[in-house]
Amino acid sequence: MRIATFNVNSVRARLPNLLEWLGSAAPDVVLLQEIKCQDEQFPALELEAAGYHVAVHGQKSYNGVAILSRAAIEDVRRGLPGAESEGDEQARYIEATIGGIRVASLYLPNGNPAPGEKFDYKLRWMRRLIDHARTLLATQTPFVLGGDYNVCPTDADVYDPVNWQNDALCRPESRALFRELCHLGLTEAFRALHPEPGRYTFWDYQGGAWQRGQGLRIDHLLLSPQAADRLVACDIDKEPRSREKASDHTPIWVELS
DNA sequence: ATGGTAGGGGGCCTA
Repeated sequence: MRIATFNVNSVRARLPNLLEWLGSAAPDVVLLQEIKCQDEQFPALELEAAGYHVAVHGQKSYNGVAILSRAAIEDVRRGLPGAESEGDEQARYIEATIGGIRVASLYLPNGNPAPGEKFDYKLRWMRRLIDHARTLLATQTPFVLGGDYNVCPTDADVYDPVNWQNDALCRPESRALFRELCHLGLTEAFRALHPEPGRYTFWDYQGGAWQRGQGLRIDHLLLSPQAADRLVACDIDKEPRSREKASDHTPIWVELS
């Protein structure tokens, strides 16, 4: 089973590109972020016509996550635990079961500027994610937490680490919580299979970042032990970023046996 | 020091 994650930066603006990529890459499951629309605006008919079931957790204007799957989607959860008590109304998390695997599409807060309220929200959100991952691990079932983490785990994941060291994506606090999440027993699939630095999933629209190769690796797939046992391959698909009307992110995928 | 780009929505905010 091939599971991909793709921050599309508006699913409606990206629909032609997304449909073309689905046709060529043919993933079994796609975790979408930044769909930037409400549930009723999600292009479900077009994606169902392409052969996918859909589960959506949308929001007006900002954020929004979704799951596409060739097989049936069951037991959908929308939002991280603690959303109510935190007063968190941002649509950044959706989780469901597909073929016996629990999959989540997450859009972690950017957190800039740091320090500040937005950075505090990012760190709180990461702690909630860690708590939830602990709960999922206790089930001892295979699961995949994929999405836009808005964290460059190490300097090898940044084109210019010195200039980015105080950015919320690279700050020590962000990296420490990302490590804490991994150290619960999760496998960061790309880095587990690819030691080389300079492999990115995001290139800013500004300043010709794509053409200059100035990227960041911020989209990740974290596997539970039972999923990691089935890890066959993982890679970044750079092709969609080269297109006209591209998202500023490109997909990354894992193949599980 | 500034503005560079893209998207949504509505006359700025987020990234």
